[in-house]
Amino acid sequence: MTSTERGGPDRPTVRPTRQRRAVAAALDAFDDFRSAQEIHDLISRQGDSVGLATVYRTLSTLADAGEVDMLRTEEGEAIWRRCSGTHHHHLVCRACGATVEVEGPAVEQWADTVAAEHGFAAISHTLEVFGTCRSCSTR
Amino acid sequence: MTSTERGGPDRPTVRPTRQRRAVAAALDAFDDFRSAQEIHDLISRQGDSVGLATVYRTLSTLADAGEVDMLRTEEGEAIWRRCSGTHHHHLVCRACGATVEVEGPAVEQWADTVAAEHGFAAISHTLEVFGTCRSCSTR
DNA sequence: AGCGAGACTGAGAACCGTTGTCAAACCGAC
DNA sequence: GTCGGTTTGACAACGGTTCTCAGTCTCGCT
Repeated sequence: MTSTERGGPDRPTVRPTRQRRAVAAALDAFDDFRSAQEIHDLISRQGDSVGLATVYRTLSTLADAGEVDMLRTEEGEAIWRRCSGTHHHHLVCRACGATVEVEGPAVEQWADTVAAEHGFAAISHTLEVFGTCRSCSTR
Repeated sequence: MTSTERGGPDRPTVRPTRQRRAVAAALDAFDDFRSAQEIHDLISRQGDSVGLATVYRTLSTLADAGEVDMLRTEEGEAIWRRCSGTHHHHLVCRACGATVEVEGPAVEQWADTVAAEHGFAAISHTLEVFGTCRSCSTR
């Protein structure tokens, strides 16, 4: 334990800096998935100035804390968005990026069952559904 | 239509070269997911010599043709393996990479239903399950 | 067998998202 | 105000992937 303590027993201090506030504000400004660079641009357009490395650092921290979801596009790029704390999956529009959080208890159970059948333990899973949302497909 | 035709109406010719055979042979030599670079190394170790760019090109082509599966690690790296032609998902061991193809008709249906409920069309989905396989967790 | 058109390849450069570096700025406690 | 640790930003470095392009190879046609 080498850090100044404040709440729990070994949690390094996390300071509420201008930069972290700017990233948090940016995350509140959209509800689809955005890349780190897009978020960085958004912050700039809002008049703030935050280094790209800091945006990455902050997003990673928030993701570790479970406050944002990170997933990967088909191309391998990381995209992020604020999320609810509970376990869920996403329905993402390919065209406009609109995102709906969905739950799939049946899927969770299926994953556990299938894994157990094959002797796998410590299960985690990724599940994302992509499609074209109503307004994009009628356009 | 600018290409020489042979089978269907606009399919560009695909030639069975030494390099493509080497990649195909390498794919037959393992049944877990490997990165393009690992596959490239494997080919070298087998005595063949194929450029890395060619490995990437061939894997992409095979993936488009549905003959190999490509998925992304948590870090965004593409990994590949030969697959059966039918739609399926994977149960992958985090430790040793051992992979089991699994089917989840209930999941497919769940995805379709959820998507329809939210007005999404042209659905596709990704679902992978990660865990620790029996031999790795007892070790 | 020989030829021509076009597909294919490899070496290396380019690309691009992401992470590491490190000195300077900052925050909070005293 | 002062001090120590945290945070930051400019920039370099990194790693996987794609692009480039001149040289090579295949194949269909004679």
